[in-house]
Amino acid sequence: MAREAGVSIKTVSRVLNREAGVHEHTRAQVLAVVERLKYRPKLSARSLAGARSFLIGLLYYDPSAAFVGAAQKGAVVRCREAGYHLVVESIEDHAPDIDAQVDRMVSALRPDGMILTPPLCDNPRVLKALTERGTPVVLISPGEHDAGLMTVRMDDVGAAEEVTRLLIRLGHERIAFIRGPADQAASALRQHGFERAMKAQGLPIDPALVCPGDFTFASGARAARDLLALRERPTAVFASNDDMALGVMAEALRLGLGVPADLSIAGFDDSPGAALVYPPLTTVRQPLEEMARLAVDLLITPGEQEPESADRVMAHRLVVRGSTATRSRGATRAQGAANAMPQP
Amino acid sequence: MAREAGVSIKTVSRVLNREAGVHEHTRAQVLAVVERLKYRPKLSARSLAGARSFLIGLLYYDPSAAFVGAAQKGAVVRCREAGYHLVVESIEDHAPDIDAQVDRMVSALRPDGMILTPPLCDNPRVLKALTERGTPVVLISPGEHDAGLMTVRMDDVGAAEEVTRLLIRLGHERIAFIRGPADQAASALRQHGFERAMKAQGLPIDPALVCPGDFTFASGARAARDLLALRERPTAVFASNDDMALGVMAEALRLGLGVPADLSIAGFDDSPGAALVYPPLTTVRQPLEEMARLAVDLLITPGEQEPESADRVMAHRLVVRGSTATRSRGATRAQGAANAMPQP
DNA sequence: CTGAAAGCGCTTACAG
DNA sequence: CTGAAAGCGCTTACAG
Repeated sequence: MAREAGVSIKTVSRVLNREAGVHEHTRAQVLAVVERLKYRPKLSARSLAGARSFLIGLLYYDPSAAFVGAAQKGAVVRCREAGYHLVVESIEDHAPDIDAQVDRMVSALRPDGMILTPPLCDNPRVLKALTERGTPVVLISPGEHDAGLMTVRMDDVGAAEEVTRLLIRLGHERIAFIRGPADQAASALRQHGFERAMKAQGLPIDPALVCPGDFTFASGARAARDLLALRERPTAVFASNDDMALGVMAEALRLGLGVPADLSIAGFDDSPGAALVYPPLTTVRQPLEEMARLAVDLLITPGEQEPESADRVMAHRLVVRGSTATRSRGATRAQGAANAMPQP
Repeated sequence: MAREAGVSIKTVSRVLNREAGVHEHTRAQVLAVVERLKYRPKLSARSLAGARSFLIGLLYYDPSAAFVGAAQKGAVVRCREAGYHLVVESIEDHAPDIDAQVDRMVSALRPDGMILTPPLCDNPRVLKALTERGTPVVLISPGEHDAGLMTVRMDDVGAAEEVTRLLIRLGHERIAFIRGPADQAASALRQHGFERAMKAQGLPIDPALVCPGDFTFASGARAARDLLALRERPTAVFASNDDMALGVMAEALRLGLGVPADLSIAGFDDSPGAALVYPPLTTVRQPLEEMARLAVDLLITPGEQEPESADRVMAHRLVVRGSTATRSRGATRAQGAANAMPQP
């Protein structure tokens, strides 16, 4: 106890919790002793006695690893600053007892709030389990921002439009689009942005150039295989996430096509790999770190004066790199290139 | 309280903690009520009263993101299974007050153990701060396994030898090696493995072919720029991690060289990006998930009968992919290729 | 501005 | 095999 060393009793608590109404002299004295004794209040005791646990949970479903990594980075830093700790939990999106799993976790841990990443933020059972226990929740990039839940997201539609407009500006007209999985909210939003930009520029949307995908490298490669086998090939591909874009690139290079000479490729996310391939990938930088940072803020906001709901939209950024270029003359008709030798 | 519903009092505690000496009948009854009331003991109360916090900390320094991601995956899963929770904390390896930061974190959280990843596991100040507080620690792939600390690692030397032998077997003789940063233990180990394999096969180690690097993409690209400008170029490059290998690949492709036709490239780690590039990267799969899983096990082992020290070596695997191939005839002398057109 | 009491919800010895 | 008591180390009202 810092009490003996100091002079006061649980004024220490007041000082450490930065409560108002402590004499400056006393405060300084207490702080000095705390420093000398390296006294740190125990989280479990504070948590048990008080209303807060100083724990924030980050709930994710693994596959979207790069996405989670970036979000975690932002959340961890903000938690540190605020004297909180970040607890990470992974959970299978399709587990039959997913609500029980969530409930078990939350009721034992009693975090002051939970941050949900896609696709969990669109899972009604997870949401229900959480709200039933009264746990504050922030959804990152959810599909629908309903139920008065707090959400933080970016403008997927607008960003997809920007990517598409970039390709059009580079002279591309036959632009393929690779979709994300149907159960992920971002998929529809990004496709919408693509279509809107195409229509706005008066370009037709060829159904043969809109391929299914599931945000994996393999699905991108598969889509590329189909697209590049078409009689009239696209000159540009907009994959709605980076992993798929990398799949397209790998497949194109494997077939001996030049990127971006014969095919421009754009992705979405600015995942770690995007800058590590050759040519580096044109993509959209999701402000994931900032989003997670804000999510923590919304959860630990001292007063409860914060409206139980909020919908913050963070700024994204188009990152133009080497995988996109102006359409080369007659590229559309250069069917033979697929069989060309990769080396002279 | 499940007490009213059941019949007993804090026998509930015994049942929930799986202590021996409870009548089968009572146990079943308690369990039933627990299930019905969805009763979950509060972590903070258990932690305050008992000796365990059910919290495991994962301490990392960000840059090694892929490494951390894999380790975290394994740790999170094992924690769940065991009813523990994983708290993640990032910390700057070169912060002047790093020990104070660690101390602050640990003394508030009181985790039952901490898992340290490189390079933190080789930071004496971090180690000292932790052991002073009496926090059990497991080091993942540390440089020196001293001080009776528990360690989990792989055979870096052996794995690097395997990679080198693979390249030699493919007919390569002029093999370049790109080192990791000096303060990271794995750097020296991997270089040692490379040199040992070269010597074992009676191949000379040309100092001009051993380049500095710091485990980043940029340093790999830089090394490649130097290597490919040599009069007598290497026909294969062994970069001691994947990020650098990807840098080498990007630079080689940029110069119009064929990979693996003109240059074979191998990495180390099997990071997420390794399989997403074209050609996919030959590398070594670090058993990070299993290592982290075991680290958690060592930390939560119920009895204290576990020796305070342990040094477990996990099996790795050489992953041969498309970036390595047999040396093409006369590749060493094909200096002109760098200026060749990438496309016919 | 500061202190004494009660209590958060469990586990740890200790009795029966 | 099971219970009653004490206490873990803080915070929350409540007095002064």
